[in-house]
This record gives sequence, C-alpha cells and structure tokens, in this order.
Amino acid sequence: MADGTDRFRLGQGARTLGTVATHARERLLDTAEDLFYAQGVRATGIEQILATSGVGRASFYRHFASKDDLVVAVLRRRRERWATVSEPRMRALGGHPLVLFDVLAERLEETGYRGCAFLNTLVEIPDADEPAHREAMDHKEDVRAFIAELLAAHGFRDDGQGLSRSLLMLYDGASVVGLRERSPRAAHDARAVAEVLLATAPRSAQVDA
Amino acid sequence: MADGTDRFRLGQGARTLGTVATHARERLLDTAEDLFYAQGVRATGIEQILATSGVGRASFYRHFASKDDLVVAVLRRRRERWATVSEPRMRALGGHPLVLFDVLAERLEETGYRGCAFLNTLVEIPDADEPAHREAMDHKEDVRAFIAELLAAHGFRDDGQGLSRSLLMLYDGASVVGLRERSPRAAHDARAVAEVLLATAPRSAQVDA
DNA sequence: GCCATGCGGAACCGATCGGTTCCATTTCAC
DNA sequence: GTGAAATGGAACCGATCGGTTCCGCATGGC
Repeated sequence: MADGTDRFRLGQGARTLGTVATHARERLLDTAEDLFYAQGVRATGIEQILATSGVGRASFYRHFASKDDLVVAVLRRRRERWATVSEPRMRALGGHPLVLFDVLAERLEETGYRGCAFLNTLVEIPDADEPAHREAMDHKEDVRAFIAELLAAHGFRDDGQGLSRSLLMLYDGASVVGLRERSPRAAHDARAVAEVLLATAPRSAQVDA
Repeated sequence: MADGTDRFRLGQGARTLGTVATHARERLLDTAEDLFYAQGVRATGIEQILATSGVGRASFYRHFASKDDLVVAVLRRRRERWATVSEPRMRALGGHPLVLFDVLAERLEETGYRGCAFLNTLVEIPDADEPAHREAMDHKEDVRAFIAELLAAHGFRDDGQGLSRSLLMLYDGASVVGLRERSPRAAHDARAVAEVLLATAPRSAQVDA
C-alpha cells in the first residue's frame, strides 16, 4: 500500500539545498533502520521510533501508511544501498568472489553487528505474503546474482548456479555465526572454506581476469 | 481451534503410567513449541497458546512464572531432545561428520520447516542477558562439541576447533538457506561443500595426543 | 504581506499485550 | 466415597500496541 511514498521525496518541489536534515521522513527511516536492526522489527514500537527521532505521530502517518509500510521502506533503502554502495565497492576492490568475505569481515568488526538484516527479517516475518518478507527474499536473489557476476568475471563456472548458491550459503552462514560470536573470525573462516571451494571449482574456458 | 491436542506428540512416558496426557504443562510446552517455531516467539501471544492448548490462564501461571519462562522451558526441552534423540541417532548412523547434513536434509523435507529454532531465538531475542538467548547460545556450543566428537572419532584433526566451527557454520548456513527455500537442496549443497572441506582436512595419525 | 505546506504535541481510540485473582469443576490417590 | 490437588472459565488489571484526529506553529515561495 502507498507504494508511491517509497521514493525519496526529493521530487516534491524544489527542496532548496541548505535545508537542514529536519525532514521527518528521512529521520524516521534512519531511526527505524537503527532500531529495527538493533532490537528487531517486532520488538520496536512506533512509540519508540517517534520518541527517538523526535518526529510527531501525525507526521509519521503522513509519510507512511503503517508500520509495515515503514519496515518495507527501510528494507528497500537497505537494498538500494547494497546495489549502489556495496556492489560497486566490491567491484572496485578487484571483484574477486572472495572479496565478499573481506567486506563482511569489516562489517563484523563494527560494534553492534547483529547479523544480516534481511535474514533477520525472514525470521521475524515468516509469512511469505508479507511485502517485507518478499523484500528480503528478493534481496538475497540479488546477492546471489551479484556473486554469479563476480564468478563469471573471474572465469569460474556456475553450472546450475551451484557455485554462487554455495558461496551465498557460506556468506549467510558467516552472517549468523557472526551474529552469535560478534567476531570477524566467522568471515575469515568462511573465506577459507570458500577458497577451498573455489580451488576445486571448474574454470570456464573463457579468459581469466 | 481449541482442539490443539491432536498435534503430533512425542512419546514421553515420564509420568506414572495411567495418567492421561491431560497435564497442562505438557500441553503448554507442546503447543508453545509449535507456535513459537511457526510464527516466532514475539508474534505468539499467551492468548493464542491458551486457546490452542485448551489450558486455562490460571493453570498457565501455575506452571510458568511468565511467558519468558515458557520460552526458556521450550528451548530447554528442544536441547534435551537434541542430546537424547538426534545425537544418538547420528552416532547410530555411523557417526561420520557428513551425517549431520543427511539428517538436516530430512528435516528440510518436512513441511513447515522454519530454520533452526535456536538461531531464530538469537534473532528474536538479541539481549545476551536474556535466559532464552543464552539457552540458544549454549545449544550451539553443544552442537559444535558434538561435531568435534564426530570428527575425532573419524580421524579428523580439529586444531583450534577450526574444522568443527566451519562445519557448524555450514550447518547454520544450510539452515538459513533452507529457511528461505523450501527444499532439502540447501543441505545437499552444504554436504557437498563439507565433503570438499573434509577431503582437504588434515587427518590425525590413528591415535594422537 | 499572503497562504500552501510540513511539522510536532497531545488527546483519543479500540485492540491486545502479559499477568493476577477468584471460583466452580474435574481429576486422582487413597 | 472422600479430600486434596489440579484444572478451566472468566472477570479484571495496567500498560502498550498501532492508528486517527485536531490544533497551533514554523516555515518558505510568491
């Protein structure tokens, strides 16, 4: 519902630059993203989001049709950030499939790491009909496709998507282990396993990068 | 929906024979376990557990101090079942480390598979001080220790617990992938990766100190 | 000046949450 | 059969949930 509100509101009139970040929608998204990630979606109430962000109750419902709508908007923004920040960065780092685990290791070192926000969403929102659930599912397929792209660019064959699926499984495994241990070791372990896996993987006859 | 008593009931004749399964505590545990697993802990209210199990509100609070207490009790029973059912069964199946993924594949084929209940608990209850959180953490360490036992029994070295940790990571990864997809393929993939991993793993020299 | 718009505060809503209490009934050991 | 224990039903509680509505204020474009 209210899918029209999921875009950044910059299109509305000419928002002159210089306007402070008082915009309610942005603050709501930022605050909700933090709280949802740290506490979980269900454990975070509208009340807390309003109190933390300083946004009024009425303003909230002017921008989002419901809490569920906010959840979806937060996930959409996360997906967009993955596509526009994480993926380009990994390509810039050489784009070897193993870079996936190097970047994950960085995230694991951050304090407050709480696992993959999308996997957590799948756990918290089991109903496949829920838009938030689908958003998380779609993101995982995006990641797998990205992994497949890295594999292809480095001459690894991905027959039946077997290799990209396995690497994503390692990535997800490292994410949940990192959720438990709060240490980058999980990413290092996963990287080591991935290295063994890639060493035994068939190479395509194509060029080698 | 009040006839929730027709659920599959694991044989538990711990009580004096003759007593019908009317005991409120057992019914509460059975019902709560199913609902918690299917819907999530936070999404499941006391109300629904009472309605489904047919247990009265008063009886509930005679057996459990709070909902949190029930959550912990459910997790404890799950852990006990792992130790008394799953582990012995895997040993009986030969005890090769790969049997872990064969048994997981079976679970993935069951309808209603919703991932690892303990990982889901860690996601839903992030606070490490919560008893339920600790229960889940402790269980994972149990599983790792069990994997280490299987490795040792089959001549695999587990220096610094590196191998058992990696296998558990694969197991967790397959669990969350299985949560997304509804197919045992995740377990098969994980098994294949584990096979490669074990093939390159150092073997202990028969008997080693 | 004007007035559109966006905003925060607060009162209010019905529903549901987890939890307490009292009571009539059922169950079971003896 | 009797008595104690266990149980289910229901009324009730304060708190909080997500959500609606109105109102007064601060903008900023024109």
